[in-house]
Amino acid sequence: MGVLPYGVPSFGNRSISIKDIARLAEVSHSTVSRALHNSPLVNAETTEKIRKIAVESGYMASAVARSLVNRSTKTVGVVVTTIADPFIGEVVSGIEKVANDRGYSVLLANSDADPEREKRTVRSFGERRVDGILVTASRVGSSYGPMLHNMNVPLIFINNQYPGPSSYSVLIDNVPASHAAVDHLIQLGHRRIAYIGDASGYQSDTERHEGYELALKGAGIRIVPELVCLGDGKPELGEKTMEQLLALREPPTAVFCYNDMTALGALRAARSRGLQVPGDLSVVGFDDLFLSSYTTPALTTVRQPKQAMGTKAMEILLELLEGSTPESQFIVKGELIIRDSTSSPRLR
Amino acid sequence: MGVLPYGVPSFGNRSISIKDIARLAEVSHSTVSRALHNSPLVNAETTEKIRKIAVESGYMASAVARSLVNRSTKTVGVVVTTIADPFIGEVVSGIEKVANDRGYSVLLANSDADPEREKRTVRSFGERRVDGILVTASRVGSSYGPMLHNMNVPLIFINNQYPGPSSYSVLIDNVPASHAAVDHLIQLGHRRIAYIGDASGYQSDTERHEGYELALKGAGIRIVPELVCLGDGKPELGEKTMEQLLALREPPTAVFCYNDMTALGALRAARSRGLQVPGDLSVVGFDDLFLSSYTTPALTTVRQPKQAMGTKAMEILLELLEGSTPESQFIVKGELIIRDSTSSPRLR
DNA sequence: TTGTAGGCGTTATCAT
DNA sequence: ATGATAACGCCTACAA
Repeated sequence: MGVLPYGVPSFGNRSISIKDIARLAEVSHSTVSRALHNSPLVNAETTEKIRKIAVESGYMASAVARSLVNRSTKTVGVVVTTIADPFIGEVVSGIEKVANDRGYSVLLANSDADPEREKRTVRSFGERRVDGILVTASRVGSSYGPMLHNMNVPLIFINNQYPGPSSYSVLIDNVPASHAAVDHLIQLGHRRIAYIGDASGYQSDTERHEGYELALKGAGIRIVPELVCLGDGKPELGEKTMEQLLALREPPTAVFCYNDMTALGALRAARSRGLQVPGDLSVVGFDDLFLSSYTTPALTTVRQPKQAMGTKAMEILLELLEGSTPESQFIVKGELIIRDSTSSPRLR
Repeated sequence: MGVLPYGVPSFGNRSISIKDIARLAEVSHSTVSRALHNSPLVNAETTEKIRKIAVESGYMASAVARSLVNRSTKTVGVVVTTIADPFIGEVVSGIEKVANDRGYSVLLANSDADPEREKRTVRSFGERRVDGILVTASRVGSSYGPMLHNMNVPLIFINNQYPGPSSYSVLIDNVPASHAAVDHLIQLGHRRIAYIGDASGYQSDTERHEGYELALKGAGIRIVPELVCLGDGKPELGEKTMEQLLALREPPTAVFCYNDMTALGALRAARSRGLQVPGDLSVVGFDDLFLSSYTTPALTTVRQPKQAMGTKAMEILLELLEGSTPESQFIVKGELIIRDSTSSPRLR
């Protein structure tokens, strides 16, 4: 038995195995295996002796060997567009928490919304024999969804449904939540309310847009096409789009944004034009990112329970893995958080 | 051969293996293995036939079986305090990018700065036989570091050194960067400059504090103990601490914060006290989080190349895995980004 | 209570 | 060019 640089006993370059322990304990490796699993079959003293040797030798069971036998890696794969996104970070944090608590590890992969990369990722997850996959990528490409489905691995979508059988998803009630957000503006007295959406083709954009229109219709307000614009969910384009809206002959007095990032841009556009928010322009976002309470003025927005959505998705996956049959959809409620970026329109 | 719900051919509940393909192609499994590896040894037609069957049957090689033989999982473990942190998200994004490009998968685990959880995590990484570990947790507990070291797995620290042999780390030059940040304030004419640090015992806090003191000393400014406070790297305590500073008989005209989150709190404290930033108080942060350019006023701060630090750390790990001997420390430079939260102190 | 033997899905080393 | 055969480290009948 040699000693490696860091002091871990081992044989050659391989880490020590149950066979090594068996040799030291002068028993068979099956006995070692049993003892390490606390099998009642094995003699108490033998168990004791074996465990002692295991600890002293710094033995660590090989999960890969175990996985091969058990046909389960106790690992889940998580696909995100990018982990460098505060929204996704929260969701993944929720996933990781319950995964870890239940003995699962999390394989994380960014797709960067690149289809090729996505496919490589999913294939890699398959080869690594993950027990399940969670997809928080917002966009499920038409070829990507089926591919995932073809892997015979339970699959949970977060904030995106994949139409089809045995498809599971955790969703937010975009329509009513957006409806409520726009209602809030209407009740404040706004009539010219713009919507800056996301052109990337997300289902969530369609739904939020729908909530917006329903609210207007419900209040008998005509929908003005020029007030419905498309951003990309990022501040830069949100800013540019807002500038265009403000340059209209009859600019909106309020804007409902697809998400907080877009709202950030809207806020900046208003400021650089010398407008007061909310006096001259009310702004509502969606997501309630951490930073949204730190903008000036603090942003009125729809809160998504981001962590909870992650934990719920992982819980559904666990049920599936345990053989239960959870509901195929879990819908969480968005909560309108009224802060300082909305008020009645200033009289003019 | 049965057909599973999703259409993937398979035998029973197991996925198909090279042996299955061997049977279908009427060759031995070794030939299949070779063909799938494009071995020149095998007949072109045989290869063709085998590959065809593999594709049609939806065969996916088992990385776990391969890992068992190869003694390498092509997986790296990443330990973070929490992935729901914009700073860490960027770093992990950088890590993941190069890992993925080089065929490695990333196992992610939050420690929540909970020592017990950290230990479980690291143990789990060990059992899963990761090829290397990256630690972006800011705090390396005294027992945690050695434990990591004991695993005979290459280990890279990000923004934390672990004193000891064969320890690798990617660091930012905290001292000079902080020195420059405080110099900036001094050049603007500030004399009473506060520092809000982080009480959690991070090495980075010690170093940034040192940079602060060096800058003051260099300018012949006396260090005033009551102007050196401790936060926890979060906005709430940053705010409270700033309030206390502002309540001093002789409050500071500028504050250098351990990080942007703390600066966020300082900004809020100033605002709620009715002070103008930067007129009444200049504020400097550290990190340059995405949100820092969206605060009002936009924050002057020290930019850390977060993604680059992640990629560099992963690159070092790869070199190690390939048998090279990289430098044990890689130090990146912080860049002072001057925005709108700093100016000369208002005369009074 | 313990040991023997076989298999999980690969790769690799021999033969042939 | 291909096939046996033996690992890799673990689990688990089946025997003893």
